[in-house]
Amino acid sequence: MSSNDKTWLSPAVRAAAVTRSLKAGEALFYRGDKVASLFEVIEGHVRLSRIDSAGHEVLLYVAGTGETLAEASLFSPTYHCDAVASAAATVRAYRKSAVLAVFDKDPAAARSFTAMLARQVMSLRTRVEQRNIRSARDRLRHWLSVNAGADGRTVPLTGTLKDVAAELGLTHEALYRALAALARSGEIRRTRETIVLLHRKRK
Amino acid sequence: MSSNDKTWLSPAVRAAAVTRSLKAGEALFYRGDKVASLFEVIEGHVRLSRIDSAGHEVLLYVAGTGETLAEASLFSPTYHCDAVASAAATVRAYRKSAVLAVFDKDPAAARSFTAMLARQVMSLRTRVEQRNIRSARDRLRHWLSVNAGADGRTVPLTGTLKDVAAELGLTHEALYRALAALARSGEIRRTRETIVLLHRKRK
DNA sequence: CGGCGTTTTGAGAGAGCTCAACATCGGTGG
DNA sequence: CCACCGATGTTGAGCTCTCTCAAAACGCCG
Repeated sequence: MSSNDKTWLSPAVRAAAVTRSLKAGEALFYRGDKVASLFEVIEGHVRLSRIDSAGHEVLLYVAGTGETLAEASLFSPTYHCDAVASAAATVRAYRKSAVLAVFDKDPAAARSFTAMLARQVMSLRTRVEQRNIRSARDRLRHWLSVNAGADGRTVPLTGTLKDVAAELGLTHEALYRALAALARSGEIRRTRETIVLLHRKRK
Repeated sequence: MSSNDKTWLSPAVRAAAVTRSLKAGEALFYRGDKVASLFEVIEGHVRLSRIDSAGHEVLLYVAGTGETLAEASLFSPTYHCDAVASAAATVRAYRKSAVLAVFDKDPAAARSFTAMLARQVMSLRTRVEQRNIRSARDRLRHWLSVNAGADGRTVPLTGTLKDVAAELGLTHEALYRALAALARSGEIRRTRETIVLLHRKRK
């Protein structure tokens, strides 16, 4: 989702921000809470998820160091998902009212924020498309293609494979098997922290 | 996805829009092209895709009737994917420069656009959540809950059930069976154009 | 009445999920 | 230094569920 471009956060708002530490499992906010702030992750990871009617956690996004979360909630009275620190984490809170005030006075900041949202929309659309793929192997292929780095072949592994499985909407077993199958067929090569696409065959 | 609120499109921009017909397989733009316009799909579907390093098409999104595409490209000098009509389609083109000019002069329009993007982000997250539900019955339940009307029980059927199946990412057979099962168990009641939730049991 | 698309129902097969066992890797404490 | 422990990574076996292929009833329109 890469919310890395934060030019929309003016120095004034940054100065007024409050830093907060979270223990593992501690919540930043819950779905339905009144929106007070949006957050930037300083250290650690924050899981954005919902609990579906079957009681299962549905992972929406994992915000890592340097990323922001709940930007979309700026225009909503309440949060639309839960935010929980998966491990000890530090976040900075920017007050909603302050951010909106800046947008009124600084068109460039507002425009930068809009651009960031537009990128998120694209990213989410891609994820919806990914979920349409039924086969675990093909879904993995799609993810690898979309997440390939600049060379179009190397995919960095940031978190654990279990996190990747959750992002892909697969059980971790299914992901392991799909990875093993692609590695066996020579389609990819795995190292500890990257996956390299070898795309040998052309059909 | 409901990009239906287009208050950010001022009458002036609307008036200057160009309607264009696409034949099946005809391209709207290619990756790397200079961004000239953003588009609204009037009829048909437009496939947004990229070609990966192995020469395979990676489908990013299929924009349907009423949806906009290339919003994010408003802030980019070039398009980042290909847009091709999968069948005959009609689109309306809004010139990038015109849209941006309006945003500069009319903060309310700009803000409206930003809010629309924020709503899209939330809506897309909901859809991702829906696709995470494996069971056809539970996915249908989720959809019914989300789409229930004001009374929280009545769901209007706008298109055909096949359309609903596509929206849910299920085969139409699976949807029919899930509907029949819920009706049999007394969880819903169906009429020609609505589905009523009876939510009898609490587990 | 005769197509054509939607709605239903049936049977079989494939694929991912569940449950289970085990390996691996850090980290922790004796 | 080593035993222990928890989480991640890996593989196996069976089961359930959806998909696929098929066929038929239904509704709409020319």
